[in-house]
Amino acid sequence: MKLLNRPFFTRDTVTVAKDLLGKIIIRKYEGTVLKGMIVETEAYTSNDPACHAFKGKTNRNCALFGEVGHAYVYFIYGNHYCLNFVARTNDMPAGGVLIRALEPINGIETIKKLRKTNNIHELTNGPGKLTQALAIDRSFNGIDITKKNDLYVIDAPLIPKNEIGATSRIGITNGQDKLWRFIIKNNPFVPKHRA
DNA sequence: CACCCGATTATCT
DNA sequence: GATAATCGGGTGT
Repeated sequence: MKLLNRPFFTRDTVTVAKDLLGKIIIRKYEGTVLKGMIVETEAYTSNDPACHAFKGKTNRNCALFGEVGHAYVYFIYGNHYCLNFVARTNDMPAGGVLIRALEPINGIETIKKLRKTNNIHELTNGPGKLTQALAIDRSFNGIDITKKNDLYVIDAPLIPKNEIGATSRIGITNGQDKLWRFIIKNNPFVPKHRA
């Protein structure tokens, strides 16, 4: 198995968001290996008003301006963490891909305990849910995910273009014209609203 | 230092 | 389907 490398993330943010579909996230947690396939993503770039980095670099979003292939984890709505991967071409100052949903593959019993539910479709079908399912918190902000640490991503075949759906992003007020949310069509773990 | 509001989720009807 | 919960970053006094 091959890890996603630095060049993979050194490309157009929107392209990386599409290509991340179908890839496998590995999380080593207290001796067990949790695995999930990425089934839903969103792209955010620094010239996009919906992006945290749009108004410039701050202490909170500095990971988005750092080296590509690192994680950007932030806290929102008082309750939830969201996981992003930094990705952009060299001429862009900042950009990243929000991971919105996974299909659970390994360690499902552990994930059920972390999520406090047995409903398989409720485990990782939202950005705040999947961070809870993988026990990801602020301490993961800025870590390198191209190395075999507690969190990394391994390669998998590209999803064919005709199996990828593009829609407007969710939960934002600016930039709704851009179709930068990507899903794997017909995957039962993609939330069905706005399919 | 106070105030405002968000890339959401759980729960109850 | 609607609504409350809940924390900290960002902005401005």
